Amino acid sequence: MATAEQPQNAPLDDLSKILGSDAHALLDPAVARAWIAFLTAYGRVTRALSSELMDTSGMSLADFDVMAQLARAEGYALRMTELADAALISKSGLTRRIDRLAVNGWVTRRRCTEDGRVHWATLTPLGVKAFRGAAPGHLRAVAERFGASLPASEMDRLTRDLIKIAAKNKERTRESV
Amino acid sequence: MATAEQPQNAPLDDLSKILGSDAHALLDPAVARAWIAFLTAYGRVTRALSSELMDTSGMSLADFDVMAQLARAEGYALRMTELADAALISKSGLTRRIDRLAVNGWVTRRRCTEDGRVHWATLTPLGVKAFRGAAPGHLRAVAERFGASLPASEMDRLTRDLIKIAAKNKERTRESV
DNA sequence: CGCAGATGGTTGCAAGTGCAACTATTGCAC
DNA sequence: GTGCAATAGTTGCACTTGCAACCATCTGCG
Repeated sequence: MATAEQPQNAPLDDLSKILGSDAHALLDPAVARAWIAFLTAYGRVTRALSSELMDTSGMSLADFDVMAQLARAEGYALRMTELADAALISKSGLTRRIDRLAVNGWVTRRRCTEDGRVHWATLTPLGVKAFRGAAPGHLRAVAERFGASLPASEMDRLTRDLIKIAAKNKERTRESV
Repeated sequence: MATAEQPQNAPLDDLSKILGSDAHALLDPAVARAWIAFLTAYGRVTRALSSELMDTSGMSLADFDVMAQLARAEGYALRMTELADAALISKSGLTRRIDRLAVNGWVTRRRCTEDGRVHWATLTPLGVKAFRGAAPGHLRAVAERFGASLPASEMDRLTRDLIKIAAKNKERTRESV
């Protein structure tokens, strides 16, 4: 249910044709429009940022994300699970991503001496350098593609709204059964 | 660069440690917060919706998206390229997604008689039925996970903002070189 | 101790993905 | 009509992904 464009005719009206008039009862048309706009904005912005970042730094958006999490962490290090949560990817996804980053020499994996189950992913000096190289261009691109569309006042409101949405969906996977 | 939570301490302040004070010049902290909230909200909501939809209807979010596009189209049919654009996936991705939907008997592919290059993807009666079965639960879930966080007035504003962001990133892949 | 149960990570697997190269078809210039 | 560029879709490929099953380690209870 993607695609929002200028005309922005109510997407649920179209679905009424197939779902009957219950459609509006199931999902408020205003919410449907917002949802579609949300998916569209996400898809377009991330697609653009992702290919720019890859071209300029040979780093995927997910790589940048992970490295940014490490960059802001104490000692540039985080446990695998913490990092996976922070970067919103699965544990297995992170294992393999760290493998790849390690091949580049950007990250190392160290077993924790106090708890042998724990592994710390750490940004190497080379990784710090790579991140420093990639960040300016990427941050500027975020500013241009995401930030430049709205005035500052609007941006804070957007942030608040998005945080509310995120909070509502926190950690609730498999809460029943 | 994901993860937004209640405390919401400026993510760029953390990055200043590694990037120096230029960080704020590259990306306004307010924009950085919004961006992180955006990624987080998207990740959480789609992850939750996706697994709910798969559990209840055996359909991925992307399947639903594609079928919804067909459901609202004239004659439940769309050309492959139109459909790929509408659903924000690549042409090759769509080819294979339609393959899978066709195996389920939900969609058929018909060659266009007027222009032999064109193929129409069409929802079958079975596909209509499957969509009718899946939609109520999914729309309700969107209402709950995405819609219920904000009052109606806020929702319209959010839509406008997201459309602006989407518009700014329209179709601009490879505009230079 | 010693062994269940919890916790942290990794691996096997079966998808899904986009890009670039390819095939099929059309439309237009001549 | 022939030939070439443009368009629509598909396929080869190399890579990501998440889930579930797995291994390793720790913790606590008897």
